[in-house]
Amino acid sequence: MAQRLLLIDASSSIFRAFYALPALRNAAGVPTNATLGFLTMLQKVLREANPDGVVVVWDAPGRKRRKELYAEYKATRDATPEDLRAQFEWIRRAVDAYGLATMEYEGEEADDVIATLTRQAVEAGIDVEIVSTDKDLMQLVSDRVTLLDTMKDRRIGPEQVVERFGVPPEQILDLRAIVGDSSDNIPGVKGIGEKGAANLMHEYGSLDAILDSADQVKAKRAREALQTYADDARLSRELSRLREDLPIELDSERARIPEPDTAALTAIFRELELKRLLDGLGAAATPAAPPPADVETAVVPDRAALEARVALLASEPRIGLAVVLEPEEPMRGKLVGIALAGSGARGDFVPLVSAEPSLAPEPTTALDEAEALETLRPLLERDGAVWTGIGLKRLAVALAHRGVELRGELRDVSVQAYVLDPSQQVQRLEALARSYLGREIAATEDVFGKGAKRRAFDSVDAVELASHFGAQAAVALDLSAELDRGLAESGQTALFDGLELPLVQVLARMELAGVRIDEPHLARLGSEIESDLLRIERRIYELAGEPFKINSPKQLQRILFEKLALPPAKKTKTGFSTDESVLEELALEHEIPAEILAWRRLAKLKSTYVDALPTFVHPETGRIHCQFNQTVAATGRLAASNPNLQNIPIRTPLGQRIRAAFVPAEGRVLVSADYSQIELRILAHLCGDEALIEAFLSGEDIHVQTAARVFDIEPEAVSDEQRSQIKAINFGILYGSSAFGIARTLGIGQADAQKHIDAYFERYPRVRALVQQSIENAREKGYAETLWGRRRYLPDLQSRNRVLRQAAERMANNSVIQGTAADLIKRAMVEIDADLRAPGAPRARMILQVHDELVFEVVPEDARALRERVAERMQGVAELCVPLEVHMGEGRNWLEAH
DNA sequence: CATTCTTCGTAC
DNA sequence: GACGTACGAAGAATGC
Repeated sequence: MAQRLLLIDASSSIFRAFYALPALRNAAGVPTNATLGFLTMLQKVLREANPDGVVVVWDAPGRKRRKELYAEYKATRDATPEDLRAQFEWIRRAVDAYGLATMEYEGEEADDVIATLTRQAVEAGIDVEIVSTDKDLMQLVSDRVTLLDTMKDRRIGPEQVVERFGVPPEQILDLRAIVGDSSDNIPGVKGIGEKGAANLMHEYGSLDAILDSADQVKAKRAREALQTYADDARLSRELSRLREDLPIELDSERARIPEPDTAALTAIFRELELKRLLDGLGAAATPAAPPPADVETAVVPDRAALEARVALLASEPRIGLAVVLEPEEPMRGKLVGIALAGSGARGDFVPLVSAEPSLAPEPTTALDEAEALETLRPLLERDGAVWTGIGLKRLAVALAHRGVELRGELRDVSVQAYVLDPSQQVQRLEALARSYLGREIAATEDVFGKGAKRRAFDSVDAVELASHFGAQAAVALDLSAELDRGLAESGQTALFDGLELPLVQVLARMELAGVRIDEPHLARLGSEIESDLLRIERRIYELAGEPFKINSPKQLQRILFEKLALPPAKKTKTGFSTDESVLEELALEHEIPAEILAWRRLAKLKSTYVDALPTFVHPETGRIHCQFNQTVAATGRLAASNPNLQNIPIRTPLGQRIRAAFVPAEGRVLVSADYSQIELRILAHLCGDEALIEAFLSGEDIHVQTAARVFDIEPEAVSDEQRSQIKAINFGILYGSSAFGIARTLGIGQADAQKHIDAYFERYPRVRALVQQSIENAREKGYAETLWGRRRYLPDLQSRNRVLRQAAERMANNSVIQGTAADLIKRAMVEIDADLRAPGAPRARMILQVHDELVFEVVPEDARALRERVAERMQGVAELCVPLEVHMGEGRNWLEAH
């Protein structure tokens, strides 16, 4: 196995650290940001890259060779800031205290030393990693030499060079001769940039060839530029060329990683007050042993081995799975690999995409995806299989997208844990393993990083993936068994096995199906809104007397409350609010608030929907595949994301035009089915109030009916105002509103609101009783509970803090009703899905769920059959003491169908 | 420069 | 302090 040498370009790294960090100083005023940044990077790279040797390379003080070639070299550079210069000495001292080998060479820059050492190392069969962002160093990249961008945590190999510059490393020098470098003041060929230079390199292969045939270049501007600046190009090449022949010697013995002089480092860190580095010393002195690997993991090396595993696993009653997708979106991600675990604390990882050969001690090659999936197919599609793992829906969708069905039970540990306690963090396996098994396992985030620093899974070696995800699959197996016991203990087996478990498959199929949008329609809408926005914007600037960011609450506050001196109505944490209600109020005094409201509404719809939706269209299917999350909403509802298709506008005319952009596939129609007033019906059922039940049985508008009773008039006599007042109370009860809240939504006085509420409860006494009883019930048990036994724990019901307690009381009420509604529609979804898969079923797909609504895509001839079946199922999921009414629509878009 | 927080607004 | 459940865009603040 080849040894690896790490070469650190000290200046480049120090400069970057200096500009990346804020200006830190110790108490004595010594600047420390570059020191902290550089040393942190150094520790990290030593820890993670784990090389066999390291050399820190410095620019030599009298570096002048390039200056002699070209007097203007680096002439445009600003002088090094004083705060930075002050830190170089400290950094050198620290590097020495670490005991690291350093090198520099009189008259030359660090680049040339690095180039020379690299050549020598490669000749000795040693792999090299260079920590630097200097583009000139890209010419050194090869199979054995990579650059490491520690800020972005990216490794640059030959492939990445081609990605970035369009040419392989061997051609970088010539390319840069043409492009030049403004920061080093290397001229290049003026008028030709990266794109143009890459094209020329492709066509001619080298700078000399390009210059030789400069007069044949087709593009006129490039041809003339080349003819004019041929000498500049040759000069630039010499300036960018790295010397590989300096009379220095790589001393591998000296480069070996030494023991740091902890005492010296402590002194330096104390002096500079670098607390984190100081703390780190203790840990570094006694390197933390890796967590005990209680799971044996392995990479499945070839198809034969995979076949053997498949044969063994076929007899397992339950199999643990872990999927590795890059990126993680189920429909978009590359399938990097799948981990499988049967009994016996063992996880096997099937690599399907091979990583860049880099850190891997022994680079492994991936299996052919199609072949491996065919080998796995009999296992994956086995009837009656029981799978477990975390995020199994993602795997099911990714496999289905590749033509493989993950058949059987998807006993996802997140979903199990969610049923046990939906307020808990259930998306992280390590959290679940800790709370339910008392076992510590590595967090994916800790192993691979997160955000911009995350290592892409497809760049990680299979051995490392195996050890992490193999363990995940194996741990999930134990965890699911434990969670099964928990579910049985809490009497929730029926809720899980009968509802949430089959729902995973249903949601997977919906995600796979996706929904089509009319992109040209949205594009037209977009330009229409754009011109309206510009018009309103001009008007706003005119009224404000200056342009400003309308979207910025801070700037808007300044305009409204300072410049225009309008009266602020309410405060937020950071200043005065500019929300809708405030602007409505201010609109009475000034013209600008109404314009801002209009602008905001348009801008919101444009950015969130019109502009965003097309970016989600899948390149292969041409449809939008959102994700339905089963484990985030505390009440039991589903939640949609990427994009959220559960908050598509519908109220305003413009919103409706957005909704109309949702269309069926060619030759199909959309059918929408929604429960009418489901939550109020559940309320009526739960409290058993005769009058309310009666109102629903009449089949008339529920708000009119209740208003008639509250105001003691005939339904025909109920005014629009009365209806909306009672409607607000109806909803207020579901949400636990007080008189204050209802007064605010209705824009009436609090006393008036209270009168209406009193009258309402007078007429519907059992509604009031239910509110009290739900709270009482939840307080006794510790959780609110739905009709199906779904729980939500509400410890704050015991709180001595009134605000917290009352909030928990509102949650107790709302969760019972909202959660029961969620139970109902989920049950309907499971049944309808089964119906649609049966032979002879209507040719239809369920594609969306929006809390009380289901949307289907169906061939027109089967629409009627579908509507009948769906209505029957939705109505029949529960026998409440009020009928469950379903409103059904059909159309060429979602607006028409709804 | 990247991540997190805040404010606002869309749905049911 | 006051109306429940979500997701997400954009700007501001913060942190490495």
